[in-house]
Amino acid sequence: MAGGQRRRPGETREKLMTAALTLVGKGRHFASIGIREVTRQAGVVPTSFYRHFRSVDDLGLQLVDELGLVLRRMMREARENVLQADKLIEESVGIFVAHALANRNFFMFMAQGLAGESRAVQEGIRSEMRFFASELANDLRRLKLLEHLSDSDLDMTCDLVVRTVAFSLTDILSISPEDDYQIEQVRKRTTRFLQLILIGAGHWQSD
Amino acid sequence: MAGGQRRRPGETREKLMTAALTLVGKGRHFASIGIREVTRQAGVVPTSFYRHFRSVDDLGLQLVDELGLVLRRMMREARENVLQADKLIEESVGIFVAHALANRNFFMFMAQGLAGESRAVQEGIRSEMRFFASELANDLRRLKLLEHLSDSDLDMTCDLVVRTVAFSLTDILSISPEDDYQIEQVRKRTTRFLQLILIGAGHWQSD
DNA sequence: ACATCTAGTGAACAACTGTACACATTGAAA
DNA sequence: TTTCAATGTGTACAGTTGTTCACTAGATGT
Repeated sequence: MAGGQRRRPGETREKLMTAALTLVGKGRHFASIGIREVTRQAGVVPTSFYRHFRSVDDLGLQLVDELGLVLRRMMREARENVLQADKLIEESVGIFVAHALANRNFFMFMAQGLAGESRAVQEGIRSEMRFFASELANDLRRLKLLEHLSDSDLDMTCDLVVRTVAFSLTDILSISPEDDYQIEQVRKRTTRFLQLILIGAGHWQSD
Repeated sequence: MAGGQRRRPGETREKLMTAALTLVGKGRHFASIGIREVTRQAGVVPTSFYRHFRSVDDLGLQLVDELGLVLRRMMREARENVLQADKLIEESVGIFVAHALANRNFFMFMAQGLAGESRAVQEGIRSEMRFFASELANDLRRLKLLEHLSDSDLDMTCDLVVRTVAFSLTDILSISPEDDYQIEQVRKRTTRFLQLILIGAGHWQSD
């Protein structure tokens, strides 16, 4: 009974990536996941793995690429829904929290990868964050906000904002997704963090 | 030739913990380290492990306790050297960076543990950070800084400061310890982050 | 129609893993 | 001095791991 029946192209590849994310979502750390474990979770024979990835690290790298897409979707939604400047922070944080809950496994992978084992994955996630920060700087310029800041100071501010939000990720992911109260607490606190930062940016270099 | 010659009590225990940290320092992620690997690195037979720890997670928990000591040492040094308020941020960040470099492996373990596999280790590190933040709040009160802030707002600010510094950790640890230039860059950027935050705190609720 | 390529299968293997057990040595308590 | 708990060692074993190999069903290009 050997031999594979052809399905949709790339189907197994997707199954393997989803399987890895599922394991991460179950609490496993990506660095401790092995090939056999992923294929078992995906319902595929171990050998199949090598048809799509050279190693688990390779799979991780491709997950980072998909993570980039998730982040871009989130960014787009934020831009569509946050038109005027007031309530900007609250709405953005809300969208972020919603996406973090909806793509829990992806964001868990991201949080793990920041201090992960694979240097390449680490750098990939870092790079996504830099991109995110620079897009944020563009948006603020477009909205005519913080106009008194130099480019470099604006970049610094956006970097800090992104880091703060990323750290909140670990808060969100460490609590049960059904615990609405605690989620709400994190949402409020993150909002206050960002407000504090933007107030600081508003007075930066002007005193 | 079986049988153990008694050495200093707790010597093997220390050797095992140091071995785990060494592996982490070499780039391995704590979640992917096994018992045999630790004992091999420590130059000890695998069975010895069980004399001191129930599992690798257990070892992790005890590492968190030691991490607490490292953090307290750092805090004490900061309090001794930072007497007056001006230059407070720069000196504190300097001390932090120095300690991060001197105890690289410990801080790597910390950065990993924040999004690690063991819930207990995660919570332990989080708890250390909370403690650190509350001590920082005490110090600021003692120095008569940010006196216009309510207790809860001061806590929030200190939380944000600690998070920001913790995130800088991943920056420091991702660059080679000999790359003085890049270390200096991180030091400067972290300082600016904290200055921005404290400016924000200074104007919080007052406009 | 035919050859080729892609993506699947199962069996095999050596290396490594966690853990259990019986035993040895020692410092301190009795 | 005898006893004993603590801490070390060596051997053993069953289960898991990553990876190679030979094989095949179906899609694709000519």
